[in-house]
Amino acid sequence: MNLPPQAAPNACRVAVLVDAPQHSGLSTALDYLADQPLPVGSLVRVPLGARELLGLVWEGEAPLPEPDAPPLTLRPVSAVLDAIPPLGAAWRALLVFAAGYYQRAAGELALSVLPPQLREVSPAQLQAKLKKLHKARVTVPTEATAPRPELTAAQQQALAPVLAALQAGQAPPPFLLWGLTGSGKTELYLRAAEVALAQGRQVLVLVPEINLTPQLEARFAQRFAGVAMATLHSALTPAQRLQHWLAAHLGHARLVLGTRLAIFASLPELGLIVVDEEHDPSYKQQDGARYSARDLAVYRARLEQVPVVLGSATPALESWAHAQAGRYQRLDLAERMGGGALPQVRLFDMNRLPRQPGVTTALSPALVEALRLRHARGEQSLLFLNRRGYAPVLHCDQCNWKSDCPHCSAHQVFHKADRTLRCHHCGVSQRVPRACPSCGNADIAPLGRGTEQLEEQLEALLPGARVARIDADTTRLKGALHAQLHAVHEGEVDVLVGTQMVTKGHDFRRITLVAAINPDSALFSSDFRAPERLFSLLMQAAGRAGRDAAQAARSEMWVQTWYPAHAVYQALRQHDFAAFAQAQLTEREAAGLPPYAHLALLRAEGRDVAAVRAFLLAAQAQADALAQQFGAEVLVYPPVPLPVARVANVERLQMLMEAPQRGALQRLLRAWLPQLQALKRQHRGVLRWAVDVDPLAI
DNA sequence: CGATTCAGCGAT
DNA sequence: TCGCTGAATCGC
Repeated sequence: MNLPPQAAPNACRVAVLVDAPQHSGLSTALDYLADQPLPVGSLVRVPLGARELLGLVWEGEAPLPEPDAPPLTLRPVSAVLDAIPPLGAAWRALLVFAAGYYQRAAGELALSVLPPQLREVSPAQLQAKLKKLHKARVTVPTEATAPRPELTAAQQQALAPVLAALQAGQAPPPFLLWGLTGSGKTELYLRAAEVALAQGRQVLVLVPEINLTPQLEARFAQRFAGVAMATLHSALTPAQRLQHWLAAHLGHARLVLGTRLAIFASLPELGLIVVDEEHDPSYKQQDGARYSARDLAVYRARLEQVPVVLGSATPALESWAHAQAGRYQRLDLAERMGGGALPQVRLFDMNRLPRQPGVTTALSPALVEALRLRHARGEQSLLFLNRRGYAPVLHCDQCNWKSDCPHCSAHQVFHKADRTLRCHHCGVSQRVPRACPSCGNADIAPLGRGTEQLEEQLEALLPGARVARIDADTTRLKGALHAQLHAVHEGEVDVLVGTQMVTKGHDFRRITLVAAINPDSALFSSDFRAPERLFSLLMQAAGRAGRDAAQAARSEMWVQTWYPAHAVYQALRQHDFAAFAQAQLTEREAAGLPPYAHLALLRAEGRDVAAVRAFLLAAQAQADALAQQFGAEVLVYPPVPLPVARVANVERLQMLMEAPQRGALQRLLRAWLPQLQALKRQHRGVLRWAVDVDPLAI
């Protein structure tokens, strides 16, 4: 070891991961001096340049003798956060895998999944937090545990293999719990959790959205009175997030509930992982390290030899294919609790409406009539339109001006409530012009419709009905969503209008009619996953109706469409996910798409399209050369602009890589990324680039 | 990433 | 000649 002469005689060298992106050239651990050996996984504070930052002690490389090199003067570790135990081997293994698989520096990933506040605390502050945590620990609520409902025969059958796996204490294949909305999946999660908790293990439950944590939290809290729970999601305050993370890490919290970032929670006694709504796209992180929390859950479960349950009414086709191949074990919950039927799906053919030039309504007369009928009967209806605002664009029919965003290749959306034009991509907002900015025509008109307009039309068409709207605009304020959902539950709303926000998980008891107003646009998306997503969205929306068994029989789901014969709608009409999945998988196999091929994207951004394209073309040449060199079957497609090519005056292009084998793609990426870093330096116009492994949309 | 350094042109 | 601004470079 080359130690500076003034070093203490027993000083030793420790490798430390710090937060530095891979293109910084500091992608591996840095070496520091410590007074004594520090256990791997310890959190430390280290100096780097003029800063002091949080670091994670890592497996050090063998010390190099470097006989002739000038003696490397290592800087000492500034502080050791030894009040908390080091991060465990399983957690570190998960991190190593994720960093390698998603092509990020381990330090960057580690620091991005640890609670942000850890970066700022001194050992003394951490000590204080721990004291507070220990105090809070004795005040776990201890109301009586809610009685467990009897399991149906189907539930018992589905649960048995999970319980067997928990008892056996070894790694079973992942379970894919395929259960309709309202079929009692949550009860199975509760039963499995009960067993794991009784075994003295920790349980991790992932949900796709923050909005869904409170209700699930309430369900678990009711059942497991006296069991310490912690939630982990990005809406927590920094202090809360650190407290909850610490509670999990110290083993105080036995039940951890959270969104995708919770997959990286430190859980020293993990015994079970549940991923609810496993098909949900929110499980894929969309910036920074683009990991899939669902896929990492499967990896982590295998690593730690614990069962993992993936639950969904419409599983991701990847998961479905795994189950068919026998790699996952499928558990079916085919019937709704209490014998409730799924709503009858009615496809309303918009072509049958008489064409009235100039007059457009999103609402067919038949639908309005159906809404009127529900209202008269005192039942609730839900209208689903996946587009917020009043109209997606303003238009001048004299000069053909459109409300284009000056900074993005997208239209500015007309919001009538506050008379603004807003770009949903870059966020710019301006007042609605009184006349056409291009030709002065005073008669500029909204084109198409969003939820605001739908709400307005419903109020006009259904006098006396109480119409409410739930979308990102009406729920901006904290607690607003909860208050609005409460109003629906209390029967203060007759017709609810909403974006996909309302289709997820909320248990509306009195809704007997769900209508999708204009879902067709998803059919023509260039994204190969669009049909899968649409099916799942509509199935989920359908699941909002008839959750009360007494009303289930007369519950309906309406789909207004110009393409009633489309396979997605036909499968939906039959409630036949299995047939739909099979058809989609057949198409995917023929087209060489996931799960039959593995994809990665290289995205690049810059002010100038040509510069970005030149970079990607040079990158393509590099990749092709590497593929040749490895003899790897990796196909690199030419760069193309993203569907929204320009956002906030930045041009965005991407390039697709496709390989029949995961390993081939991984090897190529590993060899390629360092070359790309060098390449970027030669291409000045490129602001940023990033690799997305297993992208959701291409 | 963020702190520091250095090149380049504009004002005094 | 001083001085501000943006690109390049380093950091164990």
